[in-house]
Amino acid sequence: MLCLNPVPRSFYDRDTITVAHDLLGAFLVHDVAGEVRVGKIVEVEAYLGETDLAAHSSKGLTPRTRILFGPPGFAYVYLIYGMYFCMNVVTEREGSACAVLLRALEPVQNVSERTRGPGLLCRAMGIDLHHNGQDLESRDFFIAPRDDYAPHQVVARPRIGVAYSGIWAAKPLRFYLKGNPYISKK
DNA sequence: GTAAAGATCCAG
DNA sequence: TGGATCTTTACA
Repeated sequence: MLCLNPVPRSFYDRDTITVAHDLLGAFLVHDVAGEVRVGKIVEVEAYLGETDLAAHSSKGLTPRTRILFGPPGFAYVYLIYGMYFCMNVVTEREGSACAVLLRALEPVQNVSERTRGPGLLCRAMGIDLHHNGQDLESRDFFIAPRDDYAPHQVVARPRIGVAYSGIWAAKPLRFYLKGNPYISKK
């Protein structure tokens, strides 16, 4: 039986790239009407605030991005392409508008659908717009720390789907667990 | 108001 | 390679 407790808010209140690394191997936990769904985070992308032209927060503070500009440890969820949701966790101090996008999970418990890609991840975990702005310090929706005794290798690559963002498109801000079969793309 | 593009995914 | 599907943002 897994012992699953939320990481403290101070976990998110750190450099975004550091948080992205530490999220790999951690567990996303969502209690859906008593069914506790658990997935291991195997792929993420870092978005570095207003200066990052690939980040939504580069548009400034809007109704949509207000969660990004808020305090760390909250979920930023949005609808993409009219049919899929993407989930981020807000990092660093309030106002920095940094976040980490969760791109892929390895199913651990009560996860039957595919989790390979940010849209599928949200569908499989039962995450939608009403999770936007939700505090990850809650009992039914949170991230639990990874097993420090399960070492792994991290690969850094350019982010997916951000070719429009100039020099930011090439930066190696996508991280995944080397060799994991649930990575969304090579 | 209107239009265009988007941190996706799948079929053909 | 294009279709599904719709919100957000830019601009007139």
